This record gives sequence, structure tokens and C-alpha cells, in this order.
Amino acid sequence: MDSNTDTGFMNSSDYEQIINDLKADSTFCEYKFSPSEITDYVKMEDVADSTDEHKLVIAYSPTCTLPCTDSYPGPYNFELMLDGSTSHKRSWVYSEMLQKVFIDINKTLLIQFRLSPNAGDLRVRALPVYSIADFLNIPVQRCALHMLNSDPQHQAHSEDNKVCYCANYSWVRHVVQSSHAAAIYDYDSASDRHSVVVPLDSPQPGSETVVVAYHFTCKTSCPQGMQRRPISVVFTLETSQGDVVGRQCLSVKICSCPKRDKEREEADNPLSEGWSMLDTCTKPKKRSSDHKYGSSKKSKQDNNHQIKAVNQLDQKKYDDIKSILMALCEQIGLLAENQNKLMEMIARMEDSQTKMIDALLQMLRQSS
Amino acid sequence: MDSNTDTGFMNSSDYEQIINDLKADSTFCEYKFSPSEITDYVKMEDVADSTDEHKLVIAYSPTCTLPCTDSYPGPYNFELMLDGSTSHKRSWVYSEMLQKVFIDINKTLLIQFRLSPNAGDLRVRALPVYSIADFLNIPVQRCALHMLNSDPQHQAHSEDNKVCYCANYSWVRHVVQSSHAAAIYDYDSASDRHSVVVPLDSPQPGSETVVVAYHFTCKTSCPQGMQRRPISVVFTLETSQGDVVGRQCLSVKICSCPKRDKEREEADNPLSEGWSMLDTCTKPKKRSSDHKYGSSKKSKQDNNHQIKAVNQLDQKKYDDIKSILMALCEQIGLLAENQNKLMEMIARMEDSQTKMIDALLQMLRQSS
DNA sequence: CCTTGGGGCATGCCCGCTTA
DNA sequence: TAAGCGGGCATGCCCCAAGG
Repeated sequence: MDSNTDTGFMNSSDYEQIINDLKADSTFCEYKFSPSEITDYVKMEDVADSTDEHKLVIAYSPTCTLPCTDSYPGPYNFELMLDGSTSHKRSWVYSEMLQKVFIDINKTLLIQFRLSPNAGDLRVRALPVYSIADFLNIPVQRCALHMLNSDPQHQAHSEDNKVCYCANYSWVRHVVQSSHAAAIYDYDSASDRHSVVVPLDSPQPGSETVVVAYHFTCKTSCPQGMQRRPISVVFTLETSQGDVVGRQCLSVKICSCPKRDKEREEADNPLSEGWSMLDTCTKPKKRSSDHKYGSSKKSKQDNNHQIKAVNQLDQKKYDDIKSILMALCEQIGLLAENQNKLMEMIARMEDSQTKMIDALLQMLRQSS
Repeated sequence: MDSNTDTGFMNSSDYEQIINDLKADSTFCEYKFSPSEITDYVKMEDVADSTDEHKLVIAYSPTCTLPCTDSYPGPYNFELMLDGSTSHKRSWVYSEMLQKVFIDINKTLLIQFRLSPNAGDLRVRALPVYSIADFLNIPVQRCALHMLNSDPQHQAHSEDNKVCYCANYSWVRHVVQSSHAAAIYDYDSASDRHSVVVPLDSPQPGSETVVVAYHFTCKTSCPQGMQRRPISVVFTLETSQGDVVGRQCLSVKICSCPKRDKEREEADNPLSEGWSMLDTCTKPKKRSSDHKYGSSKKSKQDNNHQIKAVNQLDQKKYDDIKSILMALCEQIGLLAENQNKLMEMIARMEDSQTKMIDALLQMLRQSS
């Protein structure tokens, strides 16, 4: 308690110390996404095989209309990690609290995929989906404005959206893209969803993970595109036959100020209570979103009406009036001030008078 | 002091009364744009005729690269007016202080044109220009996003922008449009400017003005379009031969919250200082922005604008303002008077208090 | 219940300060 | 001096209360 000069809980240097200690531990340098629970998809697949294969393949497609977003490590213990040290804070940040990446548009996000046991001939599909249930069935699409750059004539898709020529137009409709040389850009005409599939190479010597570079080509806020609806990226581990043998999901917000927005969302998060205590102790509460300009509005509006004609005066007249106004304002200020003082004075006098009268009455009673 | 419950200066009903009085005066019902000063364009035209006509016709084109924005009533005393009563506040408002219209996108703005003497076979061209000098030479164009609606394939213009097919695509590149049946949409390939020309019909019986309905198809803030750069609309009165015989200019901001934005810009305007003090006395200072195209830089420019506009004032408005000022002075007089009364009251109270204390003391002495 | 207006938030963008 | 950061503004849009 000695050096805690503030509210005594934990001061900022303590806090930094702790954070630094944590960071020194290499396992904390990476944000791990480990399996949460085994879903029952294996069972479902069994059912599928026993009935109508074609129908069920569609139902199971990772890019179907209602894609599954459940975490599913599967037989390869599929997991993904982010290395916070690979980015300038400017480009992207990860919120542990929200399990969410905040990233600027078109900035590279390196994602590490880990398989154990490792295996060849597997691929990872990245598919963006809206994380709000209401929109989960809607494909995440690029906004018109951003598409204009690569495809001004709107030629990347056929009229009926059955065929996708995005590849000829810088993958214009793919919100999630990868710079991986062998990336395959996929389009599911049934669900109208675009996704990108990257073959998982073997880990580099000495490494346990395979790194894939992704970037996002629209902002979450893009009008006519994602329209501020939060999204996640579903990463599915697939065999060369397209069977899903693993899945991990990552919330993403693509925005101009990742750091600011992360902080805001964390502050708004009810879970933050505990965490925020850490630094709330050392500085005033951030936002309470309870501004009130209230009463001033009206008078201001009236004011504007008054000013109405002022503008059109010729300079001389304008100056005259302005000086009068300034003088008037000054007068009013003084008067208002004086008046407040006077009122106070009167209040005080009344108070003391009351007391005096009381005292007087008491005395009178005593003396009588 | 009786009914003035606030700071005692002038209560809102008093104030409204004054404003209403002003509004009762018909000249205050309409915002007039009257001639400021005769520009020297007539002279320039003479010069033109005496030299190379073709070259100079280009130079004088109202849609040239650097369009003239000076007010020029010309031989017909061309002026324009807005009738504030024709709009829901929601659609548009006019700021007399800023001489600027704030209007929502695609909302109808009725503009009254007045000619005296009246004449047939004249037309009015409406051309949007950036009001900041840095951008005056750049044509005001629609944003890509809004153009997509009417012309998804970008076919309204030929590759080299020499030919304009906007007419086939709902005049897709015209920011300023008119619902007038005989409106002619013009394109100047030399400057790449779009404008709309409307024939001035004769005034309806009993009216002195011709009303034309305009609307704006992009917001001033549109990305890749106007990009928050403030604009004006230049209205040029033209003969059937295309000679300019009059000009008036109107600042416009196309936005989602016209009322709010008007109030903000007015509050930021240095001219409002004096008036704002009126209620600053009772509440803290508002805001002091300094953004790129917005307030502060513009305010410098506006000063010139003001000086120019200032000459436009007629005695009537000056007198009206004077009467407001007189009313203010009177109010201050009353306030001062009240203050004197309060002082007297206090003096009397002090006096009686002193007496009471004396009496009290005397009683104490007697009783002891 | 539908319309209208006000208030407030979300978020892109800009500016000026700071630091390497 | 250039890049990064923090701070602030501008502005579209959503929500909610109030009035027809």
C-alpha cells in the first residue's frame, strides 16, 4: 500500500509491471484460440451419410446460407493464434476481453494455424459472416464504393449472380482476402457467399504453426456493405475433398481507429467492470454518455433568429451595431452577476434575520 | 423583477414577442438576395466584342473552369428569394447570418426569381461550384455511390468525357436538378461541369416572381464526391443566345440534419459572438471548432463575403435591428432599475437589522 | 399507430504535438 | 523531418419520447 498514492487499489506502474511480466512469458505473446467444446457435427455427418448425400452436402457446406460458427477443433486440434507483436498498434489490435480483432482496412493480419498432429493436404477457408443472428443468413458483401475501384462496370458477376468473375477484377467482391500465392477465391452461388481458401503448407522448420496473411477490403461500417453490422470470420479446416474437419471463429471489426474503437467497446462491455477497475483507480471514468446540453438549446435557437439580419448590414452599420451589442452584453453580464450577488446577500440577510428573530423570541419567552 | 424568473434580463416571451413583431413585417418573411454592386463584366464584354469573339465567349461561359460568383443584378435587377414558409424545417432551413441554405438530399427547394422589368425569353442556369477558392476550379460532381443507382454501368459519359448522356440516366451526374418540365441539362466538356437551365416563365397572375423547384442529389459530405467541401450554386440569368445578364449566388449545404448543422455553423461564426454572449452569461461557452473546410478558415473568407453582402442591406432591416437593440437597451434599463431597487431593499434590511440588533442589545443589557 | 423532432452515438477524417 | 498518436470535430443514423 505504500506506493499506491491514488485510490489505493493498484496504480498504473504496478499495472504496467504486471503486464510486462506477462508479456515476458512467451506463451502470452500470442492470443490463443483453443477448442471450447466438441460439437456434434460428427454425429450429424454420420446421419448424413446414411440418408441423402447430395442434400446434406449442401447443408453442411461451410459457405451455406446459415454457416455454422461453432468452434470445432476436430481430429487435428485445429486452433488459430494471433501474434500481437506482428503489428503496429496502428494497423490492428486484439481485445482479449472481447476476443475480437480491430483492424484497419487493407492491413495485413497474420494468423497462425496449428494442427496436431500435423497433416498434409489440408486447407483453411476464411468466410466472413454477420455475427448478429438477424443477419447471419445474409452474405457479407463488399460495398459498392469499394467495388468501383476494381470493377467500375460491375462486370465481376453475371446478371443472375450464378457465375463469379471476381478473379478477373482483383477479387473485387471478396471482403476477406489473402496474399497467399495459392489462395483460391471461392463463390457459392447458392448462398451468394464469397470466401477464400488457402492450402495449409507444412510449418517452417522450427515452427509449430503455419502463418497465413489476410486482409480486409471493406470496413465494417461501409454504407451499402456491412453497414456497421459486426462480423466474424469463420475459419474452416477442410480436406481436399471439402470435408470440414475443424472450425474456429474470430470476431473482427474493420475500422479506421482500431485502438480507439477497441477501448470503447471494452469500456461498454459489462465484463469490463473488473478490468476497468485496474486503471479507473488512477483516472476518472471514461465515458458515461450522459451529456446534457438540455435547457440551453431553446435560448440558442431564439438567438439565431435574432441574428438573422445582422449579416446584411453594410460594414459601418454592422460595426456600430456590433459595438452596441458588445456593450450591451457587457452590461448584461455585469448586471446578471450583480443580481446574483444581491440575491445571495438577501438570502443571507433573511437567514440571519430569522435567526435573530428566533433568538429574540426565545429571550422574550425566557424573560417573561 | 416580477415575471422575469430567469436571469431577469428578458424572458423568452418578451423575446418571442419581438421576433414575432419582426416577422409580422412582410419583408422579413422572405430572404432577399438583392444586388450588391455592378461588376465590370459589361465592360469586359465590350472588350470581347472588339477582339476575338470566340475565345472570349469561352472565357465568359458561366460554366467555365473558374466560374464567376459575383452578384450581378444586371439590367433586369435579377434577384432571388427563398420563402421560408414553403418547407418543413426538416427539409431545409436558411441561415440569414451565414446566407446559406441547409437542405436534405433530394428535398425540393423553391427559389423565387424576380426580374424588373420583367422580360420574356430569359433563362436561369444553376451551376454548383465549390465556395473555397482552392477548389473553385474543380467541377462539383456526384459521388460514385449515388451515381450507381441511376447508372450502374457508368455509361452516362464517354471515355474521354466529351459527350454526356446523362439525360438517358436520370441526369445521373447532375448534383443540382430541377423538376421543371422544360429544364435543360447542360454539360460543358471543356470544364467538365454539369448545370441545369430552366426557362423563366412569366410570373403567375398576381405574383411578381417566378418560382423554380430545385433539388440536390448528393450530400456535401459525400465521399468521393463533394467530400465535405462547401459549395455554392451560381444562378445566371441568360438570354436565349446564352449571354449572361444577371447573376446571384447561394451557399448550400446538403446534409442529413439541416437544422442542427445550421445551428452549429452559426454558433461557430464569429459574428455570433456578440449575441451568444447574451446567453453565455448564463451558461458555459459552447464550442470552438477549427476544421479544414469548415468554420475557421471559412470565416476569414466569409469576412470578405460579409463586407460585400453588407452593402446589400436596406435601411428597413437596419431599422429593425436598431429597434431590437433599443428594446435590449430598455430591458437593461429595467434591469438596472431593478438592481437599484434591490440595493435599496438591502439597505433597508440592513438598516432594520441594525436597529433590531440595537434593540436586542439594549434588551440584553436591561435584563442583566 | 404513425409521424416528427431532439438527443446521442458511431465513426471517418483532420490537425497539431511528439518522438525517433 | 516524417511517422505515430491523441484529441477533437463532422456528420450519418438510430432510438426514444411526444404529439396527431
